[in-house]
Amino acid sequence: MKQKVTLKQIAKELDVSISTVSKALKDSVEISLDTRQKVKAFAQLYNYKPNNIALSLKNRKTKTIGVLIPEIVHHFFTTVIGGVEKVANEKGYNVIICSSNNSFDKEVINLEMLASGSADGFILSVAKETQQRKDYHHLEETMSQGMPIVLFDRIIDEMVCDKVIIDDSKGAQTATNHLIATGCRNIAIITTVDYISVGKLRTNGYLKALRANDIEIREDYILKIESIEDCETAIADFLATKKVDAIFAVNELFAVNAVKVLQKQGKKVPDDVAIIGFTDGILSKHFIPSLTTISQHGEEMGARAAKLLIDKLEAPDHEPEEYRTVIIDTSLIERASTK
Amino acid sequence: MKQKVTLKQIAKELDVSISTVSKALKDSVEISLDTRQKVKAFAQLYNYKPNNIALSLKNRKTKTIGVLIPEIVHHFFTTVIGGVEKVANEKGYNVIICSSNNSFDKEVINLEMLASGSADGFILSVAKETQQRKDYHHLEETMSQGMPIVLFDRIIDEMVCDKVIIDDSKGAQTATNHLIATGCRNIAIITTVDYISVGKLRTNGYLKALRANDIEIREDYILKIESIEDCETAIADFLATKKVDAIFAVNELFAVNAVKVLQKQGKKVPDDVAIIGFTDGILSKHFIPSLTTISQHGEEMGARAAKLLIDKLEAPDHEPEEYRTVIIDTSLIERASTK
DNA sequence: TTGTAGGCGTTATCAG
DNA sequence: CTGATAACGCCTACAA
Repeated sequence: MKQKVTLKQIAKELDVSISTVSKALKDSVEISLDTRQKVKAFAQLYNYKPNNIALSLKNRKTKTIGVLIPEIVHHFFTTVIGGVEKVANEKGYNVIICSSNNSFDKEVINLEMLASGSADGFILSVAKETQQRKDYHHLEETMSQGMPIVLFDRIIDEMVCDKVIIDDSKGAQTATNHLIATGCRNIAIITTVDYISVGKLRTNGYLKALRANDIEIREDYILKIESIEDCETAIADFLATKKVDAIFAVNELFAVNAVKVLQKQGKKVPDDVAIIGFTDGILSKHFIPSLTTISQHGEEMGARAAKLLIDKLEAPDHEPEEYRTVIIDTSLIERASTK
Repeated sequence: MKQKVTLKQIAKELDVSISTVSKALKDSVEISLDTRQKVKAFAQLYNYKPNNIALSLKNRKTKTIGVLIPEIVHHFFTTVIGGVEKVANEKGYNVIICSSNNSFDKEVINLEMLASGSADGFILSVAKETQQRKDYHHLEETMSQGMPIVLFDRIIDEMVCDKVIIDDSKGAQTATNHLIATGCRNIAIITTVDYISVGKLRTNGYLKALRANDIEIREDYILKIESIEDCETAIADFLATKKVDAIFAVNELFAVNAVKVLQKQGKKVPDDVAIIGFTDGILSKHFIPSLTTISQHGEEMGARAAKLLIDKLEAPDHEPEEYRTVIIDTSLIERASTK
């Protein structure tokens, strides 16, 4: 099996020096046309490709962006990646993706691995476990070693760095207001436990909207779900006794399961109970009834995050540090699950 | 902003040689306990991490596996990645994911980028465009440069390399047989155009099952869909005139859209028309009715692919080349869309 | 016990 | 026009 061809080998074969080969391949005017052509032909023949590793070592940069997400099996994150890739590729960067699987340890390991040579900077959404433990030493460390990090979606308030988020609270208000505008008054929320930053913010938005509309806040209309696995039974229990006319679910799965439970109860969506979700994924789009949702514009988030990161990477060293937080607008996508 | 600490810097600070530092950090008995402790304390303090780039260059291997998939926004592929990551991490490998977005050019670029230093070998499912163009030079090239490739799912018959597939044809037969066993006789298939290898194989399986059961094959019961975008209208047109009692859809989206169209026609699933899909994704699971499908066991595919690759990577150089094709069993997941 | 030197593949600088 | 040399960060055989 052939091995990768190096400058050295080409040089030996052609009986010239390594630097001659290097220059010839770069079309340097220093080298005679004759040699240039000879070298290039030979390189082509042997399919020479410069070794990126060596280049990275030499240039002390890799021209690649590391993306670290909690779950790869998650439509929202994959759309974000799409946005990142688009911008990155335009600017000549490659994108490497790693998933933490919501595990703190894996997040640390992956970050350290990428940080020790594979990427120049990071776009990251923190793992559930990390939000719980509030241990951010790995992030601080990589930043203190000169590698910028852009946090997105599941961010950390205490960290000083670039951030791209949506206004979760506002999005939740939009959702809730939409329900109110279509005549609902008994609006329940199915949300996550509070340590998930986005869940908490969305809950707050819901509360704010109710208050602004002088609708009584009922604690028993708030369901906080810990684990995705048993969410259907949790929702079934929750809805068994309530007579709500609308539900705001902070993610797709909760919304879908709510529909399921309601249908089992013989209730019609949206006529008996309207439902609105958050995150515009495949489920919402293809479900029957298709779900009204708040879109997070994942692709745009990714694109903005990539821009922020590349700006930082390409900023002159002496530039004063300055961190931005970009807030992406959410939008309401009306479909069949609300009136 | 601090920079990354190198052996050199530590050596200078401590006024010893670089190799002393290197050895001390490895707890080499060559170095006095005293020096060792001093060095290690210092390294810890400055959070020294060996530079992977330098290590890769030196060892001529990166200990990372490159995974290249057609679409990251695709549940099946993400489950495969899960399997790869599991095995890889166990064996001390890291995983880098790139998506080709079904574009031939992006596949080439990404592969070349990873091949020129970032990964030791690849697990890959080819892009749609690549299957169409039948241009595999990039794959042949990386293999000829000594980097093994394991193909999975959308493979290339002509390529000589390790492969992990499911028996698409057999899976399709299982699906079709299930429909037949539950009393259906007028079974349509919604499939892809033929250049998608897995689509073609599944179509073949469907045909085989019908033949084996002496059921007439009707060309007008076969719908080949080119693009996902307009599949709903295509399916609607297709179903408008037919009176089938079952549909086998070669992927989730086709299955879901078939249900949608049927419901609009006022038909009941599974009572009027039974539906079975392929690929066990979130949609199938959460849809109402939940969809009976053929599971591809993505995680197992990923795990097996990773094993094959690592075996090859760690095989002694002189070992004779030998390529395996692993066929993963599919299984029928019965849910509510069939009788 | 510690240090020196060479090399992994590349490029830039400088000398011939 | 061409080539030698040093450097990027690390490791290791060998020398001191």
